[in-house]
Amino acid sequence: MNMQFDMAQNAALPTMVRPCVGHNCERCDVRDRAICADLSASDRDALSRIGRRVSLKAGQTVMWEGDDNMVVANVVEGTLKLATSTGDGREQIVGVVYASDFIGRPFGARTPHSVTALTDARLCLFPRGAFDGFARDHAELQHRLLQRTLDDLDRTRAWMLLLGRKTAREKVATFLLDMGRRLRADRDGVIDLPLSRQQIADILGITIETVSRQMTELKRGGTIDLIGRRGVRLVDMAELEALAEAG
Amino acid sequence: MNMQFDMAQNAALPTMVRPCVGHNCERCDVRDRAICADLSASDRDALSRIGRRVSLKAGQTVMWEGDDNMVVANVVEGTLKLATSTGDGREQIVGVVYASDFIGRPFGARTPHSVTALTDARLCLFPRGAFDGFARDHAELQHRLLQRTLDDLDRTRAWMLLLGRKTAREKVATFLLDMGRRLRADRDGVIDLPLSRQQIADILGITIETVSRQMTELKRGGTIDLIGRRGVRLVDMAELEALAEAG
DNA sequence: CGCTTGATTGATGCCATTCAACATGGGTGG
DNA sequence: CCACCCATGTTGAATGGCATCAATCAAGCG
Repeated sequence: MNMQFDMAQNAALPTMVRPCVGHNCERCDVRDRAICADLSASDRDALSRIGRRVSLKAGQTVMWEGDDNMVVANVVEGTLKLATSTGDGREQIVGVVYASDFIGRPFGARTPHSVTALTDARLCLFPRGAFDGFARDHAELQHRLLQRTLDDLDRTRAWMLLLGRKTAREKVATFLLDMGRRLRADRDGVIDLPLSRQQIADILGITIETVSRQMTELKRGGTIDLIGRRGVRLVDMAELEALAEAG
Repeated sequence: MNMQFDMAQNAALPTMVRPCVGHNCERCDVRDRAICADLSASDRDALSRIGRRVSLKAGQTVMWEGDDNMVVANVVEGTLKLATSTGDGREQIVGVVYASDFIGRPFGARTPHSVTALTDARLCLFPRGAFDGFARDHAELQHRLLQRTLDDLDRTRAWMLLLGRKTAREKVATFLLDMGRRLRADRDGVIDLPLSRQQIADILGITIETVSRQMTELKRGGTIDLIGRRGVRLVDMAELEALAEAG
């Protein structure tokens, strides 16, 4: 087993991240979908003043497993992974977050997983204490946070079925279907995967070689088509759905 | 793969459960730990009037995966499992809940997993709509629910590491350690497992035979001792902890 | 062009599943 | 109380899926 691809930049946050200038909530891309969506304009401004905007390079880690839990954040742009690992270094990705998602652990002392940028990303970062205080005074925010956490829990539990019971074939098919739903194909029906083979392997709990083998077998069977490193065309969706349930 | 041990009683809830009589929140065992703990006496009474107390026999299923989400509940007594399954019948346990835990999906349309009693159990059951309405008006309740859901999410994500990356040996060792923490041993240091081999296998995502084999090997190595079907003595905790991390 | 990085393919071995037989032990009725 | 039974657990042998190790291929890039 192995982890890879992100052991690179791991300096402390405040010095690494680049604060963005001239932020304005009114023009924020995720304004309608993030947890702050239901706040009044004045409350949103107050929250905004608590936090700050930061940029991340792909590969940078923002929070560490087991660290004191100092910050929480909204994802404004980009994709990040949440991961835990065993003492001897095996890593398991426990979640992937996208623009408008919320990361970090409010009302808790420790961060139970690391957070690493898969692509370049922008965050709206809040110190934990200040955020917790603000949240306690704003029921709408807590309600939104609760909804989001409940959804996360549902998704995470659904993923456990995949990790615990599905075969490598089923895992890869499920992953491809998920990507097909989440990402838009171009006019040729080709999807550009935002993840490397290694990252896919980590998410599915298998090795990079197995991912590769399953992909080429799906191609051989005419179920999918592979275009370069990151391109996939889902040719036979029905077949793919069948394989996702019972390989 | 297989599921078993609970395909028995599966009639609809209202007719199966036995309402308990003479309930009184003041004398409730889980009053201080359940989500209602922070409510005022009058608010708790109001919530209590929304719900009703029911008893369950071991093996009974209260909620069904994919069903319309009609009820939520507090666990007053007993142990229950949450499970999802693939189209072809393979089941994965996605959570185990104990007294004072909350079950069901507030603010959502569908129940994403089934809920089945592992032991005889008592619940404090609320209709979904009424509970949601009450929760919206009581920020303390929502805060408590948020805390609990965040904790659940952390625990679930930690479990993903086990399912995705750990070997059978590590899984069984981790399970035994968990039980050692959760349950009290008698004066001989013997723990009485509340789960059958089949249930353990389902939780760990392995087969019953593998559980059995790993257990006997741990016994052969002197790490644990097996007493009858359900009894275990954790002899060498340090060794067990080492095996849990890297088999 | 060599060098690097990511992906594919092949060979081999191990671990967990599968299928099957056997043991145990709690419960029931004679 | 014993014989019997059925559910549960254990053990054995064979299969197969996935990991591991390692070589090869394909793209970028200085």
